[in-house]
Amino acid sequence: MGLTKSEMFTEEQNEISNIAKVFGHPARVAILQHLFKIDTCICGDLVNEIGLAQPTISQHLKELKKIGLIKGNITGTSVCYCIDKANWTAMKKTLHLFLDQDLQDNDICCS
Amino acid sequence: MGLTKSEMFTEEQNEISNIAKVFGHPARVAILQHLFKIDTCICGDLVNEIGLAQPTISQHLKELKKIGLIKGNITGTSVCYCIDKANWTAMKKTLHLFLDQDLQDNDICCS
DNA sequence: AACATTAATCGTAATATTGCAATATAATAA
DNA sequence: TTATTATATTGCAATATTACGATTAATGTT
Repeated sequence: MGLTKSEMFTEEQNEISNIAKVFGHPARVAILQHLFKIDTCICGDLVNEIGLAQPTISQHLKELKKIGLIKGNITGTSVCYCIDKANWTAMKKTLHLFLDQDLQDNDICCS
Repeated sequence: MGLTKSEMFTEEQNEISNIAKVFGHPARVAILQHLFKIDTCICGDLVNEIGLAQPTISQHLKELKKIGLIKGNITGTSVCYCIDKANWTAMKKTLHLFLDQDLQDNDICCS
């Protein structure tokens, strides 16, 4: 069916997968890396930077904005985007909790 | 179209998004958390643990195995799965590089 | 006002993902 | 050999995602 019943899973599991889903497209990774690199806000040059059409970039930006990782300010006819630092830090904390679980060494069958 | 041309992006961007895509489903997050929790290898009880049908779980395990995060050993009629520690560590390194980028404070428009 | 610029939204086609019933495969037990 | 048990694979339907042309909305410029 393709229907994921979110109530089947814990809030943490849904949160992690929702974050990961946003990182699950190279264009969005590229957008975020660019926002980090230029160290300041960015307007429409993402369309030139990444080789995708303007509506596509706009759609990816919407996804990133929806989950709160970026925010945008309107300045004239263009919109400046940047990383939402507080939310980025919070997101990192959630992911680290999952990624940095202890790796015990008591393999029984997978040695 | 839905076609992502991977050659449009850097190897790093594709690697990050491929890893993230695997975490982008709560069932796979749940499987990994369970593998961590029981601290040892696991066989078929995932189907009972998570509320999905056996073929569905098997499919998710295949995704996790494909990217190398888990490995499985056949023991009798059942298969034991566990985290591939080396690959998990390598994956973490890749993600940390991306997640832990410096957050400068020179916002111009997004203050 | 008329035009230009920039970004968002709509509509739609192509593709990918998810879930499961049915079936296949493999190992063991009787 | 014939069940039995456990997992994988196949096939398919439902849904989600991605990409982009066309259009719209908002602002700025002349």
